[in-house]
Amino acid sequence: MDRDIILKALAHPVRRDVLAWLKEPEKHFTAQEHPLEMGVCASQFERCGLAQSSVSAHLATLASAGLVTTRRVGQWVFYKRNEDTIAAFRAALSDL
Amino acid sequence: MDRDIILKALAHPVRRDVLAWLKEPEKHFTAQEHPLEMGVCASQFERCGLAQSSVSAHLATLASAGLVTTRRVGQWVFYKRNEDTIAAFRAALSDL
DNA sequence: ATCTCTGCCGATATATAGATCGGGTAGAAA
DNA sequence: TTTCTACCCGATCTATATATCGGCAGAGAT
Repeated sequence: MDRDIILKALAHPVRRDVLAWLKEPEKHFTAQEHPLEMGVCASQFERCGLAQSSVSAHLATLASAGLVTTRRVGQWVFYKRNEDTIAAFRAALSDL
Repeated sequence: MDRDIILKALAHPVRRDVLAWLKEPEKHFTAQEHPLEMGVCASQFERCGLAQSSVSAHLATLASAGLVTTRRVGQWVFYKRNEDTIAAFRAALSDL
């Protein structure tokens, strides 16, 4: 849990949107071939309107900050919020 | 439902094994990343000991005879028994 | 004005399951 | 013996989601 890296990751509206959408996947994403319990497929986030390569970069930023977990299944990568890191980050914020 | 094509398809022990295994997938296949309800992933049938290309050909034979259904999900193809065709074939056998 | 940082994009690279191809072999039929 | 068929295999091709690359643009800082 690196607070600085997390803050950088949160310093972009698209990445904050991604985290928000992941709170209630069924509300924000269209049906995918895989059950939502596997996570949300990376391509779903292209709903933000950015190109695939840009979305991929944002997701990588979130993942390397530990804010989301990833699970690769074949050609897909499924994303979930990482509530543990998020909680730890919130706790660390109290040192501000 | 083409009886002749079905008979040809059944004229090989590996293909009959495949149909038998599909009766009880959970008994004959190792865990796969996808739920069994999606069907059994093609590569699972390599347990018969044949090369991937040979297995692929056998599965294609079964599929084109209508004995199994296929569902492609990304890079995978999932197989299930096609009980409808099998029942129709059994019925047609009474004309022998 | 220039430097740096961040983000954007299109293009290309990567990885992988399955399909197809080319060639070889064994058995049955002629 | 020759021919035909079904089968086998390794090698190559295809398709597709995601990752990475190279270049460009705007915002701040100096």
